[in-house]
Amino acid sequence: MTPDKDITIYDIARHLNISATTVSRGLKDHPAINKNTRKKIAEAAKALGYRSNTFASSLRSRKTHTIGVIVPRLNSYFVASVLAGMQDAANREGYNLIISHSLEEVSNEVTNAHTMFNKRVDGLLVSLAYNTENIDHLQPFFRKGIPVVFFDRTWPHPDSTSIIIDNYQAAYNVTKHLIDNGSRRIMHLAGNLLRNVYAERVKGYKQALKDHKISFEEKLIYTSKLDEESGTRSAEYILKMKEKPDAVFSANDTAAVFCMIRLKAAGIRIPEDIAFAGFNNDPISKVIEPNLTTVNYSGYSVGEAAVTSLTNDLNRISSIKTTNSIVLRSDLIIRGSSLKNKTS
Amino acid sequence: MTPDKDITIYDIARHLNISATTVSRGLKDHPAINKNTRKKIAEAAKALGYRSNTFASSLRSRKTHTIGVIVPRLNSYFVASVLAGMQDAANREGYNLIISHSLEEVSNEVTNAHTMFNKRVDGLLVSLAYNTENIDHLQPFFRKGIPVVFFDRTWPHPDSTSIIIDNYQAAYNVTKHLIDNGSRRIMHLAGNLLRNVYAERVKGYKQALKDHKISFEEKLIYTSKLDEESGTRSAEYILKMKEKPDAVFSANDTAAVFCMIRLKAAGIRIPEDIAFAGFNNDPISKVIEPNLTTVNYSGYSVGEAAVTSLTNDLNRISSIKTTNSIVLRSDLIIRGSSLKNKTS
DNA sequence: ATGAAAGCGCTAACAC
DNA sequence: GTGTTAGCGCTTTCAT
Repeated sequence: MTPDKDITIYDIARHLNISATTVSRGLKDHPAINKNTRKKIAEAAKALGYRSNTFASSLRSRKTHTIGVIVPRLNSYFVASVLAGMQDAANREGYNLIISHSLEEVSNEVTNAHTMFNKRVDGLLVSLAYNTENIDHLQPFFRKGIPVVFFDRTWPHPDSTSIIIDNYQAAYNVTKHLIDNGSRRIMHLAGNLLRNVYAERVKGYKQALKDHKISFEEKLIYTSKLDEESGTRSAEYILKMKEKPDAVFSANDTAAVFCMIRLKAAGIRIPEDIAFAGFNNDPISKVIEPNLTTVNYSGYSVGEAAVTSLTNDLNRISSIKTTNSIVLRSDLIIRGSSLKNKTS
Repeated sequence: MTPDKDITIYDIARHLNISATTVSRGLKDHPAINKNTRKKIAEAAKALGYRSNTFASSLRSRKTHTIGVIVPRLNSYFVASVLAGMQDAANREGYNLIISHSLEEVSNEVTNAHTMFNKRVDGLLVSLAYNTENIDHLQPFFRKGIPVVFFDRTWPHPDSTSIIIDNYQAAYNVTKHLIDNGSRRIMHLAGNLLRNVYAERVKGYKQALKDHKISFEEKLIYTSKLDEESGTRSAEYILKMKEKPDAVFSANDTAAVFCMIRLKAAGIRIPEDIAFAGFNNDPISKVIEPNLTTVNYSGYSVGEAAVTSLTNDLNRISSIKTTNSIVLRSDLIIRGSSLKNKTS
């Protein structure tokens, strides 16, 4: 005996001898419904095994209760943490997530944005691809007043909020830490400077040098995609240098770790010859020897903040147009890779 | 000048002086539509900026084109790869994904399953939580004929297909490899034996021992959640043993790596004193020293296979009721952690 | 506090 | 090959 037919509000209405309208209202705590009727409706709904039909509801109310998410890649620990935070927050707020990835390639990002638009998401959460140079593909959203929130890899826009950490300050702190531990010739593994996160990290790095009267050298910046291969290549770049750096500050942990592996294979001692620091507190930073000094910040919190900031806007609790950015906490985690003076 | 009003098939119909039905059919390549009309419809749709309203469509056709996914955790490299594969395949097939995670806890899995059911997903993809003991919470799907496909952490069910690798054979190969490289007293770090993946790995391990006339010892099995902390604790268990193992085969890389780290800190040499092998080919396996011997299999392919197997069922191309399981390829990757004889 | 009626945009059934 | 009609289940006026 399978209860094949789906229960609708009409079934409940008939069952209770009231109108469908009242059922609809009772089900969503409409103020003008008698407490008693509401209770009866809830009971009947449960007894009959009612499930609301979101399509009918979306069709009528013109709300999809769906949030689109575009991330640069799925297979990174940081992004996974962000998605976990988003998922939980979205669930709490009664929203669905549609997740897509650009594979760090702007052309995919454009396609994804179109898809999201056609799926009529109520709002969009975006972290930009490595090579995105403008946000024309997001214009349809802005034009239609669909809220967009950037996280991590952001783009300034008056109608949009960004969820970030203070990358400048964090990078400053890392660099200062390396200097304080005896390094003077500090290399920086940078990402694409179009991306705020990498640009800010370079700025913090430069400012720290300046504040410690160390002159900046262009050849101490190695720009790459910061993936495994780039890490290895950066090491080979270093090995070829006449005047080698005495420290490396990498804009992410992956590049730092694979740079370290290659350098260690070449007989370089870490941190004695070259100290190291990374960014992100990826699990690999606790596995590499020596353990990698890095910047920790919670992807989970970033994800939560992005969703709540969006849903607050949708629910008219607060507008993303008035909030420029939400800055989350980050911490320098000091580990063996940066401690030249082992007695400290 | 914002084109505020949404374009519907009626607008196209009026524009072309044909009926909405024809437009509807033309838009989805219905066989009985003149090639010419179809072309005109497509052009008009584009010119007017038409986007189909999926809710109206879902409401009418009773299909959501949405697939529910329940994974044990989001923040693992393997799962991230699976999701990437699912995302791409789903996109190709014109389906959306709703992703949720159980955090390895059956109670969350139950809630997630309910949510998915209420969202009326067309199908469900599940990898079970660590402690799931039955699949009662999936009964509503089976009862309603909504296809369910298990991947990785599966459960036998006549109406469902499983996407797996041959865990038994892979574990057998790992164990044999360790034996071939001179180990006789091989410890196994196991997961919950309720989960097929871990049960099969134990079986393969035992069979390999048997085939090499090594008697199995209960105390050489250490069962845990296989997370970082468990890895560390397993090392402490080993350090307390009177007769220590000369090899460890861990059912995942995380436990293997953190076990290695702890043992190394205690002065144990790897692989000389204790050889190591893991499972999954997680990025950390290439970072730990010595690099970890492990079993590689493509999460991306698992994800793709799960989605296509589901959509093939939905599109009546092939039924998941007739396919019991799809077994994907896996490979033993031999690295330094298992090579006692360095000359090899 | 509750109800009647209309319609969101689409598709299926049935004509022609 | 194309059109007519009806209705999916819900929410939203506008009454009462």
